Amino acid sequence: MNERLGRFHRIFKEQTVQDNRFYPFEEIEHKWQSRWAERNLFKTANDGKRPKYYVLEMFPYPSGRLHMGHVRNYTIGDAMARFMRMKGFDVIYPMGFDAFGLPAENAAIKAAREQGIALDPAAFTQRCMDDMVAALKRMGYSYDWDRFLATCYPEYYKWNQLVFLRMFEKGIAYRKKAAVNWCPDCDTVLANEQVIDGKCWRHTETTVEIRQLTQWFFKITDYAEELLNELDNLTGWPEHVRIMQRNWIGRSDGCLVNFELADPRPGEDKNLPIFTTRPDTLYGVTFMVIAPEHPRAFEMAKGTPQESAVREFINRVAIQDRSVRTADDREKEGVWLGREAINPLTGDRIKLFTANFVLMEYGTGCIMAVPAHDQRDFEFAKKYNIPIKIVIRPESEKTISQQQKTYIEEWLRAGMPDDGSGMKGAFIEPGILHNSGPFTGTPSTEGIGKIAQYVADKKIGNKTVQYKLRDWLISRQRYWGTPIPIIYCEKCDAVGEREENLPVVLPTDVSFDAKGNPLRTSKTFIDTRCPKCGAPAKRETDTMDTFVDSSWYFLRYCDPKNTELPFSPEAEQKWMPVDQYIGGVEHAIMHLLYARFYTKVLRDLGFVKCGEPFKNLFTQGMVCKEAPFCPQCNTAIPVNNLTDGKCSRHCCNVEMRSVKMSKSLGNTVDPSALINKLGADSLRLFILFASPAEKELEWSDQGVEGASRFLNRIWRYIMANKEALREGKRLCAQSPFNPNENEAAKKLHRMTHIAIGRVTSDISQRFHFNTAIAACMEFLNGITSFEIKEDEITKKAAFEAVKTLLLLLAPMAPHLMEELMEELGCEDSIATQPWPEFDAQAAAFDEVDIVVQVCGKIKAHLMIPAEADETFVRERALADTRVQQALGGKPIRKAIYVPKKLFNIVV
RNA sequence: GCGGGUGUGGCGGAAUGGCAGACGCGAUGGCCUUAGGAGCCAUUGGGGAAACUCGUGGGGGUUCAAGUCCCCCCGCCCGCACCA
Repeated sequence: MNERLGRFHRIFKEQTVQDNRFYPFEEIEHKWQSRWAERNLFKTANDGKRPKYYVLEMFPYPSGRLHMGHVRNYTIGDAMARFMRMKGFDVIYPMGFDAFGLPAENAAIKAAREQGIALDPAAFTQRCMDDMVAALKRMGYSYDWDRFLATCYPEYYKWNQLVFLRMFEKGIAYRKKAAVNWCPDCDTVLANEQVIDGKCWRHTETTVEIRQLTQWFFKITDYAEELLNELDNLTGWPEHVRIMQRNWIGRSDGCLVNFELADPRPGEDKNLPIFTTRPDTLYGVTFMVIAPEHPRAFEMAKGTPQESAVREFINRVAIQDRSVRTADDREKEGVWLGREAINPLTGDRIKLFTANFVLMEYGTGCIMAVPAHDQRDFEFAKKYNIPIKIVIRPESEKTISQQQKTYIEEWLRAGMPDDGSGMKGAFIEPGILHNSGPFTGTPSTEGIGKIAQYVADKKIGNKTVQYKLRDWLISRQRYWGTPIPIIYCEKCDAVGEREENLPVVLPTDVSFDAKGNPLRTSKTFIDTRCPKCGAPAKRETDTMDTFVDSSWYFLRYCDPKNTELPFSPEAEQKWMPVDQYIGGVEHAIMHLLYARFYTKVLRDLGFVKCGEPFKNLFTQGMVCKEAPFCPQCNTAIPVNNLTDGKCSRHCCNVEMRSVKMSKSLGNTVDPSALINKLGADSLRLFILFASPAEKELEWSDQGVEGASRFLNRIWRYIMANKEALREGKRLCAQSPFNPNENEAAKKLHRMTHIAIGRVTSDISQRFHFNTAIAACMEFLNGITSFEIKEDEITKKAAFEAVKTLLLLLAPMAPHLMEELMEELGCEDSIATQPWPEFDAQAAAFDEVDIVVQVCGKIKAHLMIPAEADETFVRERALADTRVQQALGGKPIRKAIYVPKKLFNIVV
């Protein structure tokens, strides 16, 4: 009985679902995706008559599955591309894959080690790409698939190699010895992102070492100044991204000063150059510090009683992982080298230390230390009993900040003794120079320039600029990347491969079973001949960082099939720069900085004209969903780390918090399941509606259903009124629609233009699809409450409104809008139709609602003709009984009239 | 520590200095139904019977008028972090 009832319900439900709830999205979406493909509708138009517009999304790594973050990114881009096409631009909107990288190689290693089978990263990657392309197509994105590229194809990475060779010739690509992360178990270098808490990602017990290795670098520091300066012109970029880049480049103006080693040994270099931004404190230098990994640190200590202490210290500290060494609670420690130096301005002898807080990579790897006026130096001096020497005194108590005061209160009370006694911290603020030879009495802010000049005049230093930015290490001891086209010859050293021999193709005869770089196991790859002298030689087995691949793919899209050049100058000049780049803020520094750098290099090599690749940048927010959050771990935790609903580690209660969707937390939602359930249009619409595009998006299953309901309401309305609407279309074709013939039609016409105005400005000025969709929802409510009668005028009005609604929603929910447009009897694809023109007059109200306030409190609403003047409004307002009551006969002191909005009476 | 962002109903979020809470979700009541996880209608910030009143993280200020502008403080999020 129950079973029969259940079956009955099911059958019935299916029917009603079809009739009532869901429009046939599957059928419709499939139909239009096929049509777009058949007609190659989104092939980049290039008649040259219309302005170009380049929409680009950050291309994905082919993981094989599309996740919600992709969907959000690409839905924003697609809506923009479709909108701009309708606005009359020649839109170029390409897609491809950032296809080199570790996961494919790791899959091959895993297959080889665990199952003993061979897995080809190329085939593996290709399968993943095929799956993702299918998923992208199911979302209905309007890419020009003819421009598809994948960075792992030799026809793409060939150009990485060509550009590398040209950079090599100009010295922009070079080799140097550098400190890198090294895993002794893997027998290879690791990328920074592969080091987790100082351990290897593959061997969680293995501490990563720092090793000195010879690696390939790109000389991005040569471009530091330009990369910094041009940021000011990138007004189409979010301010916070520009700030991040500025900080990353980290320009600081200062001066190089040469200190000299006291009692130099025969043949020993006595120069000890330092960099400082505070030449005004030079008279206060009481010691110096050299970085432990500085090659001279141990050299100088040799033969002194300190030698063994220094050796012990360097061995311990120089090997430490950077994350350990620079942890925020890291105490400063160091050791005297047993040597002294001379302060060039005072002639004082000062001790020379090595210490963990001085970095080899910045400045000269050696510093002057002024404990009185630098907090770090102060801490170190206190710990090791080094003298403090005051050379700046505060101008007056008033000029000292509250924070600074807490450190130096006692010192001030003691009358500012020169040895800094009483100081709890350094005095780092501006003041008056003290004990500074001829500069005593000068304001320290002026002293900076004056002493720098003095030092320069005495030829012991000069003004310079330092950057935090370091050269880009591009070597990777990995298989799945672009081979670096270099050949090592015993006689000729590192020689570039001949350009006509490019690409240097990745060999397939490699073993993923062995340790180290699989490329080294190839029997065909390594041995070759020197391009210069013809002697037997060996190929470089390092591959390029995959950020190289993604530093110019937007240029290749302009001319993706070119076999002679990476891209033709004509194509580059036609399409570049990218007008709208869209992606996640996680790429704010690395990718965006590298791409800017690479573009400038290509310009200097004569490949491109443009110097900045991305005119406008939009960073979309993350997609978030609730996950258990442990207050003690202070982080979200995966569901399977819960025991009886409590955090397994702390046994404490968890709260639910919205955090970024991630596979590891298990709070993801699979887009393809949603496409199956509600269709791509519903998913697209929800993701655009749920929040402004730049902000975080809180996932809501009910929200998607809401979006789906809205689309269904449009569909049902049009299906129910199809004949009348088609009739309206015919009538409009016969004679123009004049909304003024009928009050209701005029109202609907006004709503139509209000919607056009709102949607257009929301999309084009602010990327606020959420409010654009809200406007469409309101518009639909207006349409459904409009009564279509048997007369011509209401049918025309309804048709105009409905057609406009479809056009406005076409960028966001394209499949259904296409279908419904066809149902109305329109033959052209909606994607090629012009965006509706906004008519401000039609959108204007004849009568407006004026709020009447007495002392800022609302007392009445008045419907007033829009063109009414203040006198008229005042008269009507004062005639209102509630207003009179509120005034209570008191004299009017003032009245403010905001046309068409408000009238405020002050008594 | 430094830099940036952010804080508005039960929830996501709207508001060129001018009616706070558009639009949606959820909830409540009703209609339609053999049925409802469909659809339609209505209500939905708090307090109050009502007139009214209180409400945009907290405290001051400017203004006829402040979520919005200025000053101080607090919470959360994201970068960077011994950069000499």
